[in-house]
Amino acid sequence: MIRLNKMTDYAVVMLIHMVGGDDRKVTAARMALDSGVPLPSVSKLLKELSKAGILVSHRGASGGYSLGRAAKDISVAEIVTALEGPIALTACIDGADISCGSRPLCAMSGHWNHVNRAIEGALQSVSLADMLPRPFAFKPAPDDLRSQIKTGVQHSDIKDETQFTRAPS
Amino acid sequence: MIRLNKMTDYAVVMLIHMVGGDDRKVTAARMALDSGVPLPSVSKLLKELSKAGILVSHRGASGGYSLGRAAKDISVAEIVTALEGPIALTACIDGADISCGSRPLCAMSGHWNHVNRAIEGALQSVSLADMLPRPFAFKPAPDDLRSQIKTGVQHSDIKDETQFTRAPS
DNA sequence: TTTAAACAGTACCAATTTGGTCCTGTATAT
DNA sequence: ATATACAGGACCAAATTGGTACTGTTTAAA
Repeated sequence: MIRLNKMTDYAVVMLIHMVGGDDRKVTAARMALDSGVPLPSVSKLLKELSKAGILVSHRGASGGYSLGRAAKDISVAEIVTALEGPIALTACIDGADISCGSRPLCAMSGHWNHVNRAIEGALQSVSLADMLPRPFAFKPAPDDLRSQIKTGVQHSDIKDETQFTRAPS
Repeated sequence: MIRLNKMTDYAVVMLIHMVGGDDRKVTAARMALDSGVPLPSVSKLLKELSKAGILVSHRGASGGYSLGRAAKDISVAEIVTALEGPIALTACIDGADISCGSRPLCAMSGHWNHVNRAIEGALQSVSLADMLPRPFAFKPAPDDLRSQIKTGVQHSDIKDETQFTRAPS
């Protein structure tokens, strides 16, 4: 199982929650309640996503975060890159900052690149919009929208049953 | 950085070492010396790879492992699957054995599948043969071959400089 | 028919990584 | 002014991973 971090899972779930309103603004606290993701992680993720330009942050009272652009213009590759760094499977990569210590053995430098590029292409070909549930039931006005989303999840619940499980490797 | 396990890195390095002779047989100990991978990990990996049918094991004295088939018929996808389980990024997958606990939120079930299939395709399109260093300098008779490969690496060395480094995420 | 080489399997430990917590600082709408 | 909400960083605990150790089984070869 090639694993994405749970954080990346979270991020996609959260981003999906933000799609719908055009300049829908959501606070970290609100997002934690809506998505069931623990607040500290939500904060951390929203920060990172806005630093990457995927989200726009609004500071101060009645601030929050909103999507930086249309969902169809946000690729999964971009989300992954923002949270996990460049998409690559090993360090034997052109331009990797740490060169492979096992030079004479690790002679396939450049070959993982082929794999990496293929994977990056795969991730780039899927946009956030492509990942929306269809039929997309979350479309109505922002306020109706909110009421349709599960709320009131306690952080303590997350560990037991609300977490996003992952198949064992 | 989407990370493959170090184990998978190792496996590819090791498999590359096995290409060349047609029914070249290598013991775990020999492989550890040749590849610089710690012996216990080598053993573990060779076992797994043979269980997956990628290698064939020969028990008893003068036993060892050899490639189960031609390098061009071994895909990276297969290697990864053998060592890390099915290629998938989250558990929200058709047929995943653990269903996603966050049903109403994790409504994009089936969408990661698109990503996953794309990635699997990418990995499937690259064979072990594609990853051989080119020019492939390891071609001569098995014995010459052996002498070209770094030997005598101590396990204690591995940690310091011979390990396969990986770019930080 | 021994014997030693080499794989098979399993339990276990240590170190890294990851997910999550906490706290202090800064901007800003009201 | 002030409460709200983001920014950033230090830090801790749990899960994963990589590596160790040991016992058992198979088999070529002396």
